[in-house]
Amino acid sequence: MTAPLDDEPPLSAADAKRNKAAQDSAPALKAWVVLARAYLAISRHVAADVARFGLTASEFGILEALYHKGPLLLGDLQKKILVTSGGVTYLVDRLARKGLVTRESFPGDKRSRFAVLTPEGSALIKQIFPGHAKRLAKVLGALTPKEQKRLTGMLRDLGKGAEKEPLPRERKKGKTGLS
Amino acid sequence: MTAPLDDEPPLSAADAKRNKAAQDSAPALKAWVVLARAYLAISRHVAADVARFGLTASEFGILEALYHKGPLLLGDLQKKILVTSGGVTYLVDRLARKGLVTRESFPGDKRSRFAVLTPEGSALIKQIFPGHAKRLAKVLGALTPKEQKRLTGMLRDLGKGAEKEPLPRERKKGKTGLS
DNA sequence: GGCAGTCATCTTAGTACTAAGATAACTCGA
DNA sequence: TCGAGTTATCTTAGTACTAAGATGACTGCC
Repeated sequence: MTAPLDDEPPLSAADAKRNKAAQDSAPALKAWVVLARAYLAISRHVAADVARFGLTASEFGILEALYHKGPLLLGDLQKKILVTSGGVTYLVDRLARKGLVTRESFPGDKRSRFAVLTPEGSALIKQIFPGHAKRLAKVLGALTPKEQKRLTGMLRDLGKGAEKEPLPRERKKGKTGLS
Repeated sequence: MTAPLDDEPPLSAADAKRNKAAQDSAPALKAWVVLARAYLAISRHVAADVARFGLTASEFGILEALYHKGPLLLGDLQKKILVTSGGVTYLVDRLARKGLVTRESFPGDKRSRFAVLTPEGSALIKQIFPGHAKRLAKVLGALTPKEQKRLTGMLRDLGKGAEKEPLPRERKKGKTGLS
């Protein structure tokens, strides 16, 4: 392995995480660049894959979430796929027009509504999902499953940290940053 | 009915790496989900950051590429930021209208054109870049610089693999997959 | 009970792209 | 040198969203 030059000033590792200004921003910059490239490259495959069934990647994301989690409130769906509230309305409208999901009222709160898979939607996602998963495994095949798991752990931390960090403008007290 | 169906038949673990069809797609699926979430969360910060200067993230990406690499042919720029050819035309048009880049002819080939930073563009990116880098370091602060470097390595492999993999539809012989 | 504040969703208008194809320029073999 | 094929960019039409605000519903304090 012969780890290449990877030197850090030997400062107390205890507060390496909590250092105030993250002096050395070069690793973060590089990480962001390659993260964006990887995302764009993979998302292209995902889009092309689900397009065969007349779906966009976001629509597929909704079906997938409902398939794995069951009915979800629109707000929860929004947090899950990280779009704006208008985006959820738009996407659920489209899926409803295709007959794949419906909206159902939430007994405790008349403002809220569930998104629910119709039988057609359920059948479709069940049909699509296995092939999609296989294709994804192939696209991510440059890493072994073990490496993929390590990657997942790091990305999870990264994503959570980024979601926690307040957005620069208008950072009043909103938690999500989505309007 | 918690814990949805997530089971796989237990098969010989010996050829887990080189199995022809990537049986165990669960790690890839999870990796993709958290990768997408992390990307979206971070890109929101990037977009908000550069929006203060009237730029979109893609526009900033072009300025950044030209800043670090010098003049680039539009096609190379396209590969760098992973948009379609029409997208590059659109983005360079916008930056040109803002006076930040210009197009210059490429002596050896009349079809090709360079994108070049104007003095204004150069001044702007020089002004923006340090603060942007610092902000990015903060947004990615959940990982230490060392972890970020490891992440970069894995994502680089991942992205290259994904870019190499042919897109499902219309996979004639195009290498890039961008039209 | 009533009102101020907040919240979940929807609406409207706008934008940043993409897909598909057009156009002009280049390459190369016969 | 011609023409068939390829390539780099641009054009046109369409779409998947976002931003900002509207609307109706809930909450809690008085």
